[in-house]
Amino acid sequence: MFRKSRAHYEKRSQVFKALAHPARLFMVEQLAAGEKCVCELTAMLDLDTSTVSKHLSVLKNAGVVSDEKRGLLVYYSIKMTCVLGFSSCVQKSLDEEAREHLSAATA
Amino acid sequence: MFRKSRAHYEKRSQVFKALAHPARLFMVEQLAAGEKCVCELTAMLDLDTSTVSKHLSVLKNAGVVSDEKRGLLVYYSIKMTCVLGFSSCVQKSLDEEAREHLSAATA
DNA sequence: TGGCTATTTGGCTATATTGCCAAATATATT
DNA sequence: AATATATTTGGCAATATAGCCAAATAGCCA
Repeated sequence: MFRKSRAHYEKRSQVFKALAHPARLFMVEQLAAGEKCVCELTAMLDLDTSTVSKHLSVLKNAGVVSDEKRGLLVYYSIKMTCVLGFSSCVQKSLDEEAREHLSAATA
Repeated sequence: MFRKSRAHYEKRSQVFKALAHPARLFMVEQLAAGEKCVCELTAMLDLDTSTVSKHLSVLKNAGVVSDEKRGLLVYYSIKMTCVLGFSSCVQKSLDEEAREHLSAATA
């Protein structure tokens, strides 16, 4: 049942793996507002440029973002636009859970 | 900018990390059809029971599923229902990308 | 209680990921 | 061509993850 379609799940899980890091999630949300170069993202992230570059290539390989070189700069932008909804959905669920814990504690 | 809200991103990325494994993604999709016990999921997955149990606890800690013990069995079910939409969105994007590659090759 | 079944936990090894530094590459400018 | 800047790549050490087995735990039934 799982064996047969494993490759399918493998590929889809790639996308989640790409989002499964705080810095990458942050970058995706920043890119939601529009394309940014590596240097801009690096400035926001307090990480080495090489680290940021590698994170971006993970997102790119998963198909989440795309890149375009213009002059010296490489601009990244969201390609898989539907992932933008994920984070808010997750946030909503986490908030809900937090509220439940709170009311359970107060009760 | 990122430093301040790092904890937030950390928590949200937990959820994606939970989905970032083929077996766990598979389980989530199976649970979409209704609750299942560990033994049912194990039967589908060709993995050791202990491995399946650990995968489920990852999903549970991330808030994606919840569990309920009834007699000897522990039934897991989807808690963060909105994640069910993720997979289809991702699939659609991947299909689109595949189509593009195909037409690019044919052109 | 003792035995049976389902699940979880501990512990181990193999593998993957993260982040830095240094070096390579690419493009623009002088 | 030489220099400067932006980005990527290679390589390393530290840490995290995945899988199995064995052992512990929990609930049922005789």
